[in-house]
Amino acid sequence: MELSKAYSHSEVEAKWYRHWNDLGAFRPSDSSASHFSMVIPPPNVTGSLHMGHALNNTLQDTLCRYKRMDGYRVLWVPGTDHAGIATQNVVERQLAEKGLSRSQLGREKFVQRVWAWRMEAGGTILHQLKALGVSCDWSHERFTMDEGLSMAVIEAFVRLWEDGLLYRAERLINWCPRCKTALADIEVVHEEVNGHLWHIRYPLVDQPARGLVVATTRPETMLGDTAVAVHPDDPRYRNFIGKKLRLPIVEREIPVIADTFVDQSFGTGALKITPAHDFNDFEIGEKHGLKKINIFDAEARITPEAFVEEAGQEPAWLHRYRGKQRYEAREIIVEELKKSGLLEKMDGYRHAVGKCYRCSTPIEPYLTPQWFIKIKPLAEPAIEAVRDGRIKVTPEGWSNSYFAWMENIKDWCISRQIWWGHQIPAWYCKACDGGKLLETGEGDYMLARDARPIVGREPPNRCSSCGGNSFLQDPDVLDTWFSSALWPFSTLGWPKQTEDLKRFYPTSVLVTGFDILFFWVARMIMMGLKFMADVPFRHVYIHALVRDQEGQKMSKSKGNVIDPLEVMERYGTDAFRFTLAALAAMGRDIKLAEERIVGYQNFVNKLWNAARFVLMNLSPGQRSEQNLADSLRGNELNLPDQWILSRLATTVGNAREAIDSYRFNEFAHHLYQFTWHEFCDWYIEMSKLSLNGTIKDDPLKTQRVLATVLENILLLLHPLIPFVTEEIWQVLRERLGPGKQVMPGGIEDSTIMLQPYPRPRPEWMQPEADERIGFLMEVTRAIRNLRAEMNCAPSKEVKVILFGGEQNLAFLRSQEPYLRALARASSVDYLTKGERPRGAATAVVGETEIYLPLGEMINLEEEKTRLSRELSRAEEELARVQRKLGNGEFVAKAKEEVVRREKEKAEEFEDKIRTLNLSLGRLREVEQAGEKP
RNA sequence: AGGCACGUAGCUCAGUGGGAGAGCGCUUCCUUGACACGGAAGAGGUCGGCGGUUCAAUCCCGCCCGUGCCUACCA
Repeated sequence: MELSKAYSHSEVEAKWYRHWNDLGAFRPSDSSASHFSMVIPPPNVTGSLHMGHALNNTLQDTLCRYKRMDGYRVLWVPGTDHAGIATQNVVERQLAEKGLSRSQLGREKFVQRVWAWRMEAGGTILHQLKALGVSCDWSHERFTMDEGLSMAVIEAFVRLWEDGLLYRAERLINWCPRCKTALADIEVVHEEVNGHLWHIRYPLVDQPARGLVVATTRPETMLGDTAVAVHPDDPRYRNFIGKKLRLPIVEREIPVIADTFVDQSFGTGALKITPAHDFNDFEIGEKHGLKKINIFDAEARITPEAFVEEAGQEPAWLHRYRGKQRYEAREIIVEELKKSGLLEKMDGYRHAVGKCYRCSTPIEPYLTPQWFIKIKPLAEPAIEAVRDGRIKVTPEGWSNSYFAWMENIKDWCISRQIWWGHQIPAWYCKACDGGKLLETGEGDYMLARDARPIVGREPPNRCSSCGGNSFLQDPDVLDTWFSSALWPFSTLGWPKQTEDLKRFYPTSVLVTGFDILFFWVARMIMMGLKFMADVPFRHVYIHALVRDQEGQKMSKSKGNVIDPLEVMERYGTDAFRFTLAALAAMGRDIKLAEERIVGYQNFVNKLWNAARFVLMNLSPGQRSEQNLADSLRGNELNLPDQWILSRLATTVGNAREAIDSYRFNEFAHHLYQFTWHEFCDWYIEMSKLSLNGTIKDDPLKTQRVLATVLENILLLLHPLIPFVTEEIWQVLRERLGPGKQVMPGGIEDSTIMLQPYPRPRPEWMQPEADERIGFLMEVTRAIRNLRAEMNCAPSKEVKVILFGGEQNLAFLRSQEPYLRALARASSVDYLTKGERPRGAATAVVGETEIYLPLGEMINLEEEKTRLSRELSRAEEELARVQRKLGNGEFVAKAKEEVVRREKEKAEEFEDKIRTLNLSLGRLREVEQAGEKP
């Protein structure tokens, strides 16, 4: 098989993904080796692949592939969650297009409809993940609404109930009037908006001419006001405490109460209290025994019930408000207050408004019976698990956010008034509680707060109080995050004690973004400890968010979204994955610009071409490692061979260290650097001399070194760029012949995926070779530099004259063919003493002086300028070093090694200055003599 | 309001208590038998500002300015 001149990803990726899948390479091996397991953060079943998923899964896949190659028994569980509200919204929108609503369909038919949608369209994102190359075990794919996982949800719910950690209560909760459901506190996103602060006068009942002025951002809620609070120490209002006010419009008499919660300096210092529609007011109301008047229905429209109940009949003013949306009602109220002269003023005011995280509708605090988890008893052990290191969070800084949140955690509202999800396993006796049923909309109902739930794994047979046998299931479903919290063990079979569960729980690591630290990570830890009595994962690696190149969060509305699928199509999945990993520095967001991807596409191509070079120079039948071992024994390796193997050994160590500590960017960087700037730039160039017979060397040995290093590069890079490495490896393997079969008849030898990951080879480390080649490279660069400065065409060969110490010169002489080839020198002279050439371009490397007698090509003025610049640089450096060395305290207190280095530096710079001065002197002589150099 | 990050080359970002780095971009030169998705060389930085600790600070500490994020009940 021949490789084409440029790498073409489009022909390669699908082929190898299928190959891996067909081989069963994604499944855990049968070995008894150590286990490594991960669960995927389940993407939303309605979702499609975005940059966040791409990053998240690239990192996970890199880890999995690395661990698998490194001999672990790897399980990576894929799947999706049912995304209750989001999915229900999607299907409701589809129904709406046909003019249908879910209440028209009824609960059962609607849920069937959602299942149909899920079967048809719900798996998109998993297919997209395959394009990314993820090596999940698809035979383990799970969905939070699967039978097994649903059983886990019921089991968890019932156990929490039995342990007294669940309760049902009427509380003020966050209500989305569009989704018509309760939300948990963290499902509310706070957004700054430009609003107003209205100042409204509430007259005293006794003296209507006097009154209190309250300040509010939500005048419409005044319909539900049951008090006005002032600070007990506020001298302005002390006399009002205990007096009655007449609430405008409603005419309700409400008391002025004293509470230290009130901030005297804010607004007017008088706070209207609406216990049924504001969280603070609710608490104050509880404290002072105030009535809670609910003025809204489930869609946040003004509803008459409370007013009718209060007045015994519908009050006259109500018709103007009845059925009006909150913001319409606000306008009417403001208008009405203006007319009656009670609106004192209206200021512009910027404040935060809570919105639904699914649909951005402003949240309404709403008084309804809901299910809550008593969270403190669960949070405490979960805090402890992170504090005592049973769970390690990387980067560590996130553990502070975790502690802060967990320590102030509030009970978790887990009931949702939607239909798509796990219906709560609680029933109510129709005989006892049938009268407590409240219709809340077509097909929707709610049970009053004092209804008595019977919780169980199965519907009850008989009511324990009345003996009745007719029951009604609680209509609510559970928060999707409730089932997600069980994911690390429900996917492994819990509550059944399966083999998977025994083997793979706790999972090794969880890789996720910080945005779901509270939604998910914290809750998994709590549930894992509760039900499995062990942490759900040993490590949490938290990665950044992907933003656009301006650092903005990508969003459809901003139009700055980069579609990962398009990127993969255009630049190749490998280039894309490499880019994400290379940018994934810890604790920093990723600003993704397409140029970066192009850069790494070039890297993939560079690797491809390096492979082409190795392959086109490879005689068949070499099994690289084995024969290389022979070469090493035979001491046949020349200096560049030793050097590249030494660098390889170092790189293996660096790469492993980086990935073992989740430093993906360093992992990528080390491999990039070694592949391109050591292997390609230097070793391949040097190897050409052996291959083409310029130097006397065994070309077969050089081929083996080339093949060995290439194979190692492929293995090292495979976790990051799986496709191109497989493509090359397959050709290489075909050329080299079969390697050692790990298992006779096993699949290991038919994919790079299952090759052992390179291990550090201390015996390949050659510090001396590193140093020597380093010196050779420096001299080479110096000569190239001179040539470029002198505008000496690369095609033109030049003579090189070296002055220096005997040892260095002897070494350079021994490597002369390389020097000549790399620096394009026609000849090299080695002199330890004597007259330096006049009018030659000069450079200094350590104690070695380099002269290029370029004759006519040298522009005296330019060369003088250049040398002067070099000289002044060297002088500045020397001055700085001498200042240090002249400082007695530095010499006395700094580490010995540091002082020694500074002294060496001083000598080097002195040498350099001396040489440069001599060169400049010679140039001036030439100039004065008017000689042609 | 509190908390946490961040501010380093034109851009995007690594990094470190003792000689400032990468990728891209830019300039000059080069189609040399792996690669022009390439090669060689180069220019470019008071490491946000001001103080402090230290023999030594881009790095540690404090304050300030700027940016971003998270959390929060100031109507």
